Amino acid sequence: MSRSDPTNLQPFVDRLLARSVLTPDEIQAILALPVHPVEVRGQTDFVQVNEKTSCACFIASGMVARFGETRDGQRQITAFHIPGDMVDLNSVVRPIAVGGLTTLCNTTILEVPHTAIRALAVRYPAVAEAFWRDTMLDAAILMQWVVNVGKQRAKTRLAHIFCEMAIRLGGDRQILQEYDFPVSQERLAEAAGMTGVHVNRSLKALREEGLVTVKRYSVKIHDWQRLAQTGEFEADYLVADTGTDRRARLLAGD
Amino acid sequence: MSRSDPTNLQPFVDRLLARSVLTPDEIQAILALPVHPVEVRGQTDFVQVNEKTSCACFIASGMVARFGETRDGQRQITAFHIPGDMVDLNSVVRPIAVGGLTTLCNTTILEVPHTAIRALAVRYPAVAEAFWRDTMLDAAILMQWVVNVGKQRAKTRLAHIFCEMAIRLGGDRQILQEYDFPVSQERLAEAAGMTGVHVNRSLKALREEGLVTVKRYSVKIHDWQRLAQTGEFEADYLVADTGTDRRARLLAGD
DNA sequence: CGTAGACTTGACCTGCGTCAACGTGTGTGG
DNA sequence: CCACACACGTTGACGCAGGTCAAGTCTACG
Repeated sequence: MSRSDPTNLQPFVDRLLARSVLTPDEIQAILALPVHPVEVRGQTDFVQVNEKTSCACFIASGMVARFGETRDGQRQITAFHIPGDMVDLNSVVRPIAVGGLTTLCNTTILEVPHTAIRALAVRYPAVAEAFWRDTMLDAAILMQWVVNVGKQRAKTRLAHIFCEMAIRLGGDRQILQEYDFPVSQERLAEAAGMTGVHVNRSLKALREEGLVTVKRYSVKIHDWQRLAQTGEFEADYLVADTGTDRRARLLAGD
Repeated sequence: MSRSDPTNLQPFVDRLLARSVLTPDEIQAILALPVHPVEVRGQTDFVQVNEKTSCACFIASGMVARFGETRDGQRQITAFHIPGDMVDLNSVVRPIAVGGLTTLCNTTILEVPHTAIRALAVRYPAVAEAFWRDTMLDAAILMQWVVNVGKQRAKTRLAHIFCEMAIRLGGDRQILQEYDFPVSQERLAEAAGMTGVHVNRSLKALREEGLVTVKRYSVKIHDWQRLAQTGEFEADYLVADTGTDRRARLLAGD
């Protein structure tokens, strides 16, 4: 039951507490959710597009990508999910997967049945609110992703992704200057909406400009300021809701 | 209090009922929400990026776009909102606007205070769930938007947008072959992630191929089949949750 | 030590951007 | 009701970011 126990939901609670206020009772109830641990090898699609799901997936370790597909099978990654994320929490109210899910490396997932989550949300409105808010953060990240893919140049797109992950992996507070990122250039291309070849060239440019070095399993940021500048990265959308007043509880009526 | 009364929320209730089950009590409570009608002229930004909001905006008539901005002021539209939409419902749990909102034509908005919506969500968990589900549909549309902008060609992107709006304006059931769409080519470009000039050429091509005719204030679809084909449009993500089992109530615990 | 995947690089191509000119429709004021 | 203006739509010429194709090279792992 310690925090390092890979089969408990404490990291999820920590995540929620960063943006929502929960009572000890509520926290205990979340930690008491039934979980079913599953080990998934890397590069495995474990949820298909339009599949009906019956549980949410908590990432205990590893990394996961959500993606959509074009008719000819090309993929567009729409989100990266990291340890502590409850992927598919949205599926609780909308059980048809809006995109596929695939592992980027060996990943430990804790499956949590929708039924249990629903029961919890009914009993504790503040928990329901915390869940809803959590899915809204994902939506905010997604909106930024659209802007990034729709209106930016190649280097900017990539830089933005590295900045986003540096903040998220750092727990929204510290900015990690170096982190594991088990994503091939091909996958980066699927995320940034470009081709593998051009990702390669753009990474080379970013490296030669002294901004960031990307290897297959790691990102090392050399100059955060200029990287954020190049990526037109504003952290607001990720961290803007940590203020006290924004964690107001539904129960308080304000 | 009739359905055509432009200051009541009946269309919003209709929208919710398409995907959620609500009791007469719950419906009455929603209809009893306090609203403050506001007339907004076209081409007006009425919510700024990162602005803190204190109410959600129901669109009684008109049309609205959500957008993000790059540093040099270019805009990327991330969603179109139509009459019946509760724009910014997400802001109830996350009051920092994730994008700006601008009117595409003269629009009547009913402002609904967050406080009232929160109070309702606490009192009726099923209403909270319906709200949450509604925001998740927006998120699903947004995910599709990323795929469209990230991985498709110009004609495909535009065709996809016209298909999406045909379904949404038709109430998710009928497919409108002709509808009002008060969007300039410049705006379409901001939505599709391209330039106005190229939108113009692509629209010309779509017209010459007999797929669709787009004028400043209207879209006329000539061949739905081929338009959907060209736009790689699958309506699943918009309508997949109208089945009975997917409208199950939180209260039912399943 | 071999093999399969990922990374790199070069040469060339093209969809779309950019710039610029001109046509057209619509709303306003005289 | 007309005239003007301004915003929007249309079209052509040209450039470039990024795509495509293809040939290596590196590296992890059995």
